[in-house]
Amino acid sequence: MGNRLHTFTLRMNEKKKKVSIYDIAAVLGVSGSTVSRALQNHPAISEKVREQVRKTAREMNYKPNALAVNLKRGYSKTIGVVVPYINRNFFSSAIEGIEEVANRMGYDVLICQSNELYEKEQKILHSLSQGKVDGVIASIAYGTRDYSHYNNLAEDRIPLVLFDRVSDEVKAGMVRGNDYQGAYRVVRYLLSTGRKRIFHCAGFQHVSVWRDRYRGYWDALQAYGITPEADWVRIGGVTRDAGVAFAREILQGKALPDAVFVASDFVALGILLELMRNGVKVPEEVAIFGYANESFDELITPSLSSVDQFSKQMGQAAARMLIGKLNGEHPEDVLIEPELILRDSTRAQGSDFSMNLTDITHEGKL
Amino acid sequence: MGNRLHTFTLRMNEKKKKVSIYDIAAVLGVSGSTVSRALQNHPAISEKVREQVRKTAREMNYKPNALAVNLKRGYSKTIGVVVPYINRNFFSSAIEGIEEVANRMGYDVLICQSNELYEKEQKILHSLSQGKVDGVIASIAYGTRDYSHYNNLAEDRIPLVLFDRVSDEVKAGMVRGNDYQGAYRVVRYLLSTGRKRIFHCAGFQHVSVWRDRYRGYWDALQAYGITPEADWVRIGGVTRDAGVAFAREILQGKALPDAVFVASDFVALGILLELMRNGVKVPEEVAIFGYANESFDELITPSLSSVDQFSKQMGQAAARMLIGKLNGEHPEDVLIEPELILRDSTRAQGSDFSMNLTDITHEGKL
DNA sequence: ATGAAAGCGCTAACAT
DNA sequence: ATGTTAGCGCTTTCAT
Repeated sequence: MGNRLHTFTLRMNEKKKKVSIYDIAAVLGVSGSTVSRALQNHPAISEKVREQVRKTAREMNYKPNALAVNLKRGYSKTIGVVVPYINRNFFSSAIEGIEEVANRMGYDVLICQSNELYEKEQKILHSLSQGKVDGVIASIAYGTRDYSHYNNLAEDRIPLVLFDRVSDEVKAGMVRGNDYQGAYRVVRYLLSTGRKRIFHCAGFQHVSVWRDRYRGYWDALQAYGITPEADWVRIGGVTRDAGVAFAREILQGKALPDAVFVASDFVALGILLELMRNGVKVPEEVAIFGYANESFDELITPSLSSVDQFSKQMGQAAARMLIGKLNGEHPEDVLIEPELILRDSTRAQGSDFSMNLTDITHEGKL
Repeated sequence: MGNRLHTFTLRMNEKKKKVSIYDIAAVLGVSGSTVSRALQNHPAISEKVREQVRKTAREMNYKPNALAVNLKRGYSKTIGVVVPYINRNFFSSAIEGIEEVANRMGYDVLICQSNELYEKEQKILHSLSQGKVDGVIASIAYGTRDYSHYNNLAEDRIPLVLFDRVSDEVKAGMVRGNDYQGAYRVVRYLLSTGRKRIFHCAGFQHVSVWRDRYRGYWDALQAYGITPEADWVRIGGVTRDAGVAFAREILQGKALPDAVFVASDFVALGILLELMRNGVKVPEEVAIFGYANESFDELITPSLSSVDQFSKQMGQAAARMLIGKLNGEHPEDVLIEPELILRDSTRAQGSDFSMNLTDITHEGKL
């Protein structure tokens, strides 16, 4: 038997083919199914054979071919994750949460980034739906306005969970932050510090989260008797450069705002730096409130107030939901309440004015 | 024929199985191989049949099963990428470079993070080597001290390219930054601004890049006649918290350094903030130089001088190298020269002292 | 130009 | 307790 293994080794050195269960079977003089069973700890295999097989497999450096196993089984125990960018704190934390839950439940995670591009997102979903994953967790690229590639997943029996960037046009499980509430409370807080002329820099309005933040902003102002003028609101991209452009527009307006509520931290960063570069004092003249609690928020001067969305929890919830669906359950959608993180960019000035807001605390969280 | 498609559709609604080439073949009354060929634009298939097949495939929402295709073909046109963390600028940029080249060459990219953990890295490589990828690009976790999981890839005929965090114990293609030179030039620059008592906070010395940076630091000082004292050098983790701990040690030493060369930006961040929190002026009293040019470097106050490693290019080079190997070539290792980015944390004081260094420019890059 | 059949590596129902 | 066999969905050689 050792002899047969030796012969096999010699052959390998010439032909360089990968080791299969049949190679092990041949060495041991048993059938392929016996090897297959032994490797899976099938109860019907005798202790002795099981050990022999495992030992030989190890010696021959056998590795099961996942493609063959999955093809045969009809599932891959793999979850596909599609996000716009992996290097944004929000998304990488969400991925962390997804991996944590998925790995615990025996699933692998396949990470893909769309770069906010509709075409790349399409290609990714197409590729994933060729049997590579059992289900998909995604956050929609803002370049996407047609959602058929998402809805097509259903035809391939691939369950889908959307998080953060969701859409009503897609039939899927959803894990969302309460962006409406987050925005509403930001504006209410700014009002409570005496700022009334509050601008809003929004993201594109076909994207759920940016639409909700805009609505929250609007309703909060209305609730306090203020109707935003036309030039208080700007809509655009969610990059630092877009923020710089917003700031320039603001500087050219008739009067500076008391505060700017920005739908994205990256945009807020651009605005903050560009305003300051032009001599505007933050927060003395203009307060700035961002969204997403990116890691740079606390590092810049002044530090940037923002809204924490608990992205890791969102990821965990999304993974739990998807696995639930894979198990034939019908999990309910999840809505996660955000938390305001107060920093220097919205420090109150003189505080000669204060509304009666029950939920303001003094540890920097609201 | 439309009739047969109709019948098929009805059946689908009950049984919900995925569409295979044989379903198309049945509808059209041709053989499976004809469908397969038509879909691949095989020249021997008549124009008419080809069009019919493609049309029906589209109507039936046919998607090839990648598992079956890859199993049959013996390769997957997929590259596995293993990095410690995806949310570090250095790694996400490298991934960007890898994806760019890989996609252009028709490869998919499968992204995995080891979280710097040996065990997770092992599991990932094990999983990838089960036929999921044709080759692997990796940057070694610092929790890893045994490299057999990397060397095992060769037995499965999976080519490997390491970038940044490499090891001589692994037989693989390598794309490295010239960390020795980078460190050497950082120290030379600090010396040129009159700083002589230069400390070094290093990463663990079993990791190539941190060892090289230490050597460059040491040799540069020696070359200028300075021998670091024992307490000038500290070795530890590469997190912000580790930096805070380093700073506390430094504060408790007999005398402050003139400058600290830190092997990682995250550590440098911790040091900088903790020193300043304790009233030490940066750069007036202590200059700080980091490594990796993370995106927060320019956002903090004072902005952090650092070394740009051109990580995107590293990624591109790694991808090109791996694909070369997959094509049976034997690409040479790549060494990329880094660039010093001078910012406020090393601003020269009074400049009463200046060495004759030819490579210092004044645009902030060295 | 098209079809029949073998086989990629594995699992599992069905023998024995 | 173990072996035989039939696929999973696809590609490809060899016939025709």
